[in-house]
Amino acid sequence: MEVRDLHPWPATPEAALAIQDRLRPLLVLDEPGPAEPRTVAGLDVSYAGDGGGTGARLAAAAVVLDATTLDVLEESVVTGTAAFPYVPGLFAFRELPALVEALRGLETTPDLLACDGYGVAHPRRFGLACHLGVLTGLPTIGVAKTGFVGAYEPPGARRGDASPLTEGGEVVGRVLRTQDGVKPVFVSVGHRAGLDDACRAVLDLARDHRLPETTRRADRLSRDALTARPPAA
DNA sequence: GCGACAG
DNA sequence: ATCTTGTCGC
Repeated sequence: MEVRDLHPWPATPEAALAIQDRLRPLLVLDEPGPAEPRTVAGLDVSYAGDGGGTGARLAAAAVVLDATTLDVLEESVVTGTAAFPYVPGLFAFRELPALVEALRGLETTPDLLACDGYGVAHPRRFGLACHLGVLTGLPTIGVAKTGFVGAYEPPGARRGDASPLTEGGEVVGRVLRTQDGVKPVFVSVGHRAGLDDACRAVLDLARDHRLPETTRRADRLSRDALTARPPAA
């Protein structure tokens, strides 16, 4: 699929912040849906060694699933290095170049992109899912495994139970229980998506497990790619 | 000032 | 994210 060229990559947190400020106005947050995506791509990155610095070896994967059957339709994986150190709030700058490369390797243009992390539930309302939405123009959502920003009440114990994730009086996402009795996941919209449809999609994708099948597939693919032959002269 | 802090 | 043993459950 096509992905817009990346802006010059920031070398400092200050430069990264400036880019988020510049791109945020391009976000489209008044669209509902996608109501019935036929294809959904899951994105994830795995690392080797070095935990949080720049230059760590990594593998980024994009896996397209049939949203109804959860069958894998297409896979794309690339290896590379971390483009930025891990800084909460600037997480996207670490993985975006590799993820974009993985997306460009897809023949398919998915109806929805499911990212590992947050969308607007972010200190400056511009998490990874938002950034990827602006770069691709596609509807994106963020699904995170742990909390980051916002307050919430624990959702009910059954699959489908949810409670709002709020910050400063506004709802920035939803804490969603995807299976009975498991820890909930944190869903937030990224670009051109509505929270209700986002949660519907996550619930459909998390039919058999706590995490969406998209995330699980991308995680496995990226991890396997890293385990395989490291270099490739 | 002191924690907390997506992956 | 990744480093790690054993252990409980389907």
